[in-house]
Amino acid sequence: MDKTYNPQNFEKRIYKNWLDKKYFSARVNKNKKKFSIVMPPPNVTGKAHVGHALNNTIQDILVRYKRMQGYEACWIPGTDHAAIATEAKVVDMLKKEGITKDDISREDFIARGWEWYKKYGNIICEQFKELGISCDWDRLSFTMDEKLNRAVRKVFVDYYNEGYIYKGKRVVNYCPNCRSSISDIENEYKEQTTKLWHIKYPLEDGSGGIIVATTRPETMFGDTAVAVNSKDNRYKKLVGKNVILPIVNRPIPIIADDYCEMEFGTGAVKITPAHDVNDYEVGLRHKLPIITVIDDAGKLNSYAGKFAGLDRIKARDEIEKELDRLGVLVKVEKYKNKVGCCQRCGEMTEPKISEQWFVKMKDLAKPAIEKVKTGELRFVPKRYEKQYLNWLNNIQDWCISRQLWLGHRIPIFTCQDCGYVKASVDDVKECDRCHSKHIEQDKDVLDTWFSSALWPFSTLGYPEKSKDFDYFYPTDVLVTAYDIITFWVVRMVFSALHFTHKLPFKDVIINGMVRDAQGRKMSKNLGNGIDPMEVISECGADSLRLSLVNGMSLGVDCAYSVDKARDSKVFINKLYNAGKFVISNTADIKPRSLDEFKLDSKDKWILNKLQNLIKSTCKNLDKYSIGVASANLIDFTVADFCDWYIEASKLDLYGNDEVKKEKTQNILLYVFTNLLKLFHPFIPFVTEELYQNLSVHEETIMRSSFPVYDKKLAKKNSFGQIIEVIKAIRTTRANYQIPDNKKITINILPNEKISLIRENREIINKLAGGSEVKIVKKEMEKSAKIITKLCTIFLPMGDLVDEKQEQEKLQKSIENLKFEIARSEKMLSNPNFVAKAPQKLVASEQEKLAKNKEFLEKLLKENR
RNA sequence: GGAAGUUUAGCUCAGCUGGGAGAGCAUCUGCCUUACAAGCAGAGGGUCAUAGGUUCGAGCCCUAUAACUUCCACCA
Repeated sequence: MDKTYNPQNFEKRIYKNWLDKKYFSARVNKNKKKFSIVMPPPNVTGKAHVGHALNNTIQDILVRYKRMQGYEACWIPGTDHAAIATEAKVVDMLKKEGITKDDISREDFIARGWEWYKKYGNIICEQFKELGISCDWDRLSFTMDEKLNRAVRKVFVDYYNEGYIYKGKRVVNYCPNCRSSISDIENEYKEQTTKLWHIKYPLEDGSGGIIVATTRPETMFGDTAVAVNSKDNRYKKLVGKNVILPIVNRPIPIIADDYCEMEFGTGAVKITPAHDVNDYEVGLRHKLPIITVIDDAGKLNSYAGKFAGLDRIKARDEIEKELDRLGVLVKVEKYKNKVGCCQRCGEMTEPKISEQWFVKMKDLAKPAIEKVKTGELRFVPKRYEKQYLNWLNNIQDWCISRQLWLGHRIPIFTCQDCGYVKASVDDVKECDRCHSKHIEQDKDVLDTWFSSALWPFSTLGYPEKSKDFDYFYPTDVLVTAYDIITFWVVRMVFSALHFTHKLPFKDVIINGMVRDAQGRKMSKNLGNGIDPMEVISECGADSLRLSLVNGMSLGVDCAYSVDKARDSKVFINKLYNAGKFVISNTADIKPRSLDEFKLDSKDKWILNKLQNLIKSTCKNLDKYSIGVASANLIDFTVADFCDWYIEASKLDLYGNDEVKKEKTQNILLYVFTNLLKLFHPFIPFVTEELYQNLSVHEETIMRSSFPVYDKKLAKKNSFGQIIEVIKAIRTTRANYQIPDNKKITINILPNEKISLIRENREIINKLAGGSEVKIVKKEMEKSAKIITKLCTIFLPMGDLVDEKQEQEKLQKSIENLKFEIARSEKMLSNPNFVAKAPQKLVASEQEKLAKNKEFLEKLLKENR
């Protein structure tokens, strides 16, 4: 074995072995309970970021834990086609060849898309493998797989035939860069400093004019009215009159509509139904004409006259100049507002009236709301329920069509001869009604989330009936970040309830976002992203995993830097070395049952600690408190096992008593084997590596059984008092500035439990830096004196002994004790406390009081 | 505008149904002791954001305030 922990030397080898042996594969097994998870599919176009690493580590911990507990654990990996993102990449790729989307046929473009998927689609999976995750790669799914395509089509057709899907004219967000509509949640509002233009629209009758305030002068060519509030006295008499739209010189009416707020701007607003959602509503109410002035590329069209062909944003300056020249520009103010932008590309989106496909949401939302209210669907942490419910309670119909080429093409077929429309899973070649062969499929594709919404059941074979589906569905937990609760979780829930009549999962676990060391979002612009692959090559996958998960609480963002992985690596090195110690000292043993040995106090002590650890680890993992579980494991390893048990065990191991030696070897092996198993879900590689080097082990740790709490081995023990004695001696030595390499005589005057001290005499000597431990019968002069509940210790100091310091120390202890006693007495004399506080607490308080009193008695005797 | 979260040691964060403030890193001191110097031992460091309230008892529960973060809505 290497002298230090070198993950590079074994991680790849171990993962390959796990894959070769098919340890990750899950099959229907009626004799076992199942545990199933679907992986949130990353975009095929992407590379792994730290957020993926965290999310997948959490899932892997749960899956490995359950697998070791004997569940048939199935974790289904997969990737998402991410239509808009991939399409953009393919467009870029073509651009480099000097080709635009207009130069190429749809079929050729899609072929290019597949080239892209084949070339880059596997990168992220390969990266995930380096993390050590134990998903069943044979079940790898892609949202564009033929199997999933059929699920998508089937769902679409059913929704359509049941009346949930309709085509409608609506104002949707449209991205001129991606040249596609996007859904409301893909439209992100970003604050911008722009201008507020005050423009005078002259009255048709020449009697003055009305000033409107707008942030979008370029849409004025599409204005079909000016609105004022009906209660606004300033404008009451103008309602019904016409104004002349400047530049175009078209008359438009002044209307009264309470959408217009009196306080804002001038109290008068121009109405452009084609380019604003609210204006569209106003337009409907007043039956206004709709004039579209911005085309699909975001350029002004012929309605803009001489401005036609200009980009809508760039046209602003020109329009401003023209308005100024005409003398209708009243003023221009600086103005801060929020502008909708495309989530994918950042381009300012345009509200656009167009025909799109929608899913009617109201009825679908109802059961999804119910399941949370009844507690059948649980969020961890619970507060994310609110985000989920809030969204569903205010649900709008879901715009599912995208004007793209990559993705699932909408399976609507229209007969070009008779106009018959049909939704169909299979391509339609002939019209059912008129048998015409002139059939055209809808040009649009579906929103990416439409297919992701089916993920928990489409990956298990839906709509085909299969044993896999029956056994593994519904899944048990979903682990995801809070930013896609509305995009994804909500849609999976209502889709699953509608099509499978079951919840897709019981628990939704929300992990926080990983931020940079300063707590900022990681982004390309800031260049503060951390590449998990670099962390792995520097510190190892286990270090990355542990650093992400240790101390983590669910749903809370964490500030992350590579230093955390380095810290974890330091710890794992510690574990590795403890392993080396155990392995080298137990290489030759034949393990026997612990019942066969006479255990001493330190053995019982460590076994008790281990049993408590097993219990708490299971408890914490069962309630998804992964961060607490790992912190407890680390504490036990460093403090209990390494600092105390290993150090204390050396006397037995290096001594001459063969019986004792064999006993201690067995304890070491037992404790360490269990520790490795407890740690395995968190740090799978190093635990496997160490496990394989143990003298006794199974084929793989990942298929070994998880430790089970054993009450017999959990009995309490008083070795802790010996630890207190050793610590007290060490502290006194440090106060007297005795260097660690100077050995001194330790004199002990026992108070009670002489046998406990006798048994641990050598341990005290070794761990407290003694030359020898003498058990004395009376007080000693010229010594530093340490009084503990178990005994009084005298460290010979000769003339170095500082009487004043000794006296102060004693006084301090007495005062502390008196304070403690007063506190206990105050509590216990309070009838409310005795009556209301838990019985256990009262009892322990009484016990504590008695002990403290006894101890004080002793100290006071000293204080002559 | 509506909602949620955070505020604990210099830094990053734990802290269970309310029952004596914790860890890691950093700092200081002493040690190369045969698993580990990526180490060991010891020490210092906190009005638990502020102000009230409930309680025998509050870091934890309630109310208000402040700062930061996020989500939803989007007034031109």
